[in-house]
Amino acid sequence: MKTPSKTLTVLPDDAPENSSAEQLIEALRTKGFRITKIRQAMIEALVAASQPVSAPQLLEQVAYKHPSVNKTTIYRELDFLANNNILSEIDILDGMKRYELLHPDHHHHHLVCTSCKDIQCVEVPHHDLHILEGKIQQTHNFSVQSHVLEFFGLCRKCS
Amino acid sequence: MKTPSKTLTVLPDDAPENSSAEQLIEALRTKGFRITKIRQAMIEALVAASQPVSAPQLLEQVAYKHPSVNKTTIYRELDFLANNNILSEIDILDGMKRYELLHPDHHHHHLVCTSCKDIQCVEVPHHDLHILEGKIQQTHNFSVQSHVLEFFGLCRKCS
DNA sequence: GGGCTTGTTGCGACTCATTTGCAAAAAGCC
DNA sequence: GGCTTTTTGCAAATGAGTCGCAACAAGCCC
Repeated sequence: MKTPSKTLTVLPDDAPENSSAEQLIEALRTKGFRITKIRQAMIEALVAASQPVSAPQLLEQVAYKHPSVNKTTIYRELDFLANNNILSEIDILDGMKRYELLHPDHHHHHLVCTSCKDIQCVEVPHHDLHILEGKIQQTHNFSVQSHVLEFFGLCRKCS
Repeated sequence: MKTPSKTLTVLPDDAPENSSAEQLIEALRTKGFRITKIRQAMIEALVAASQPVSAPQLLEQVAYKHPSVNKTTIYRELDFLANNNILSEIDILDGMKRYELLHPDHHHHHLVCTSCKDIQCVEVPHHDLHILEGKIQQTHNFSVQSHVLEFFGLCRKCS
């Protein structure tokens, strides 16, 4: 087992969540939003997810406890949570969006296995990307708001 | 007008194509594939495109000269061209894939305007990404095959 | 606890990109 | 020109995501 370098560290699967379901729910309640069973179940499912999940996956997950959930609700709720900076959207080029909790203090990228579709997270030194964004700003008259950086390849099991 | 830096250069819209439609077609013919009117029209449309195009856009473009083209043909052809390393797929997070000619000797990234959806190309020093991929390979037992790096923000006109 | 207000939800129908099976059309080769 | 095999068109289906509207239910006040 290699020791992760300083500039590139693994995010362990069992890392303590810095925003548990309860905390997120409490924050929403404080902002005056209603805490419904579906909303709660969705947040719990997202907190429990070990990797980014798609809307259909989330529907299935929530339907397990609330069989009558409708997909429209899932989409609306995802929208709601994204607008409240609770989750972020990622795209692994397979035709649908995936969502994961947003950790305000750490932005990361993904390693997508093209064979088994498994998604790992990686932290990439943000410094370099910032410098790059600065250059783009200057040379292209383009004000960068965000970026997407994903790596595709084969994971340990598939290679 | 700013002078592009050495490490980050604009790809001018009128850059000479290093693989013209004729060359691509000839290469396919040599490989034993048939050169049909649709195939030819699609390659020409792709060569002429100033930015990545979606399947529906391509359909519209090709239909201009061949009114009876079917969308199925467009999709099948895109698949065919991608399998023959003639084009690459990019995703702008707006619900459909886009395609652009693949230039084997220069890999670039994109600046996507979140307002007008305009797409510019940028060349990013590949050196840094290579180093990064090497580290990932080591620390994550993940063999990187490709990556996606897109910047989202506001273009000159929209900011 | 009962009732009220309004944020949420379910439902059904719809849009739109992309896919599939199959039979007809047309490239390239003899 | 005729034959073989690749391409194509068509029609229908799949699947993600969206919309309008009426019913429902959180949270609040009494």
